[in-house]
Amino acid sequence: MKQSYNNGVEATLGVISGKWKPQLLCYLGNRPQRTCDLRQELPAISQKVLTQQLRELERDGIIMRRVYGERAPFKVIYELTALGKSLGQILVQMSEWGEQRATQLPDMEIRNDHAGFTHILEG
Amino acid sequence: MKQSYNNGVEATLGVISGKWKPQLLCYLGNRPQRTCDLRQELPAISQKVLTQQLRELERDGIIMRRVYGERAPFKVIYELTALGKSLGQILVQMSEWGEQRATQLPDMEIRNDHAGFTHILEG
DNA sequence: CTGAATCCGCCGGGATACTG
DNA sequence: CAGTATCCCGGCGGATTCAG
Repeated sequence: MKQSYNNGVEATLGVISGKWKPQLLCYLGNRPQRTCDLRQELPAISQKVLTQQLRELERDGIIMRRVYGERAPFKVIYELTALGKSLGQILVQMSEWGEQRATQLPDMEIRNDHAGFTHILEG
Repeated sequence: MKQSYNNGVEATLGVISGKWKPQLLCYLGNRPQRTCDLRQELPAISQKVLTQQLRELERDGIIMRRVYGERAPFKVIYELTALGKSLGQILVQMSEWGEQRATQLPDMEIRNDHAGFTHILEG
C-alpha cells in the first residue's frame, strides 16, 4: 500500500520515532554493533522490541544487517547505511535544541549530551 | 513530576511528535491564526484533538494563545513563540530530508513541500 | 466561535516462553 | 547468540454531545 504524508517532517518522524530508536541511532552512529552489544547498552529493552525497532530501521533503509556464521551461534552486526548517516545533521541539531530547552526547564533532565550523535558526522 | 530523557533528540521528539503537530507548526509558521482558520485548513481533525494538540504545544512553550472579546463569540489567536520559531531550521531540514527520501521510494507520497516551513525562518 | 466531557478503538510497546 | 510467537496493557487520537 502507498504511504502518504502531508509533509516531509512527518515522513522523517515516521523513521526516527520509536521509544528506542534515538538511542539505537546514537550507538550505531559510534560504530557497527552486535545484537548483544546493543542489549548491553539498553538493558531495559525486551528482545522482541529490540528486534522490532531494528527491523523497522532496516526496512526504512537506515541500518544494514549482516549475519556471520553458518550455524548457531550466529554473529549479527548492525550498522548505519549512507542514508542513516545522512540523518546525522538533523539528529545533532535536535539533540542540541532539546538540551538547550532543558537548561530553561528545571524539571527536565537529559542524561547524555549531543556528543553521542556527532560521531555520525565523522563517517 | 520530573521529565527525564536519554538524549536531546527524545526531548525534541516529545515536542513535535503528534499526528497534527507538524501541520499546525507549518500553518502557524506562516502567520498567527484563529481557531476557525486552523479548522478550515485541517478539516479532518476533531475539535477535541485540535484543542489537545494546541494545548500541548502551548504548554511546551512553542505557541502562544491570545483571547480577544469579553463574551462569546470569542476570537482566539494562536501564534509561534520565539522558542517555536527556533524550531524552524530543524523543521525545514526534516522536511527536506523526508522529501529527498520520498523521491527514491516510488510508493511514498508527500503532498506539500518544505516551502511551507521556510516562512518560519523569516520571522 | 471555542472548548470541555465522555466513551471507545487501535496500535506501540512490554512480559514471557519457545526455536535453531 | 539471535529471533519468533502470544498475550496483554496503556495511552493517543477519533466521534459525539454538551456549554459559555
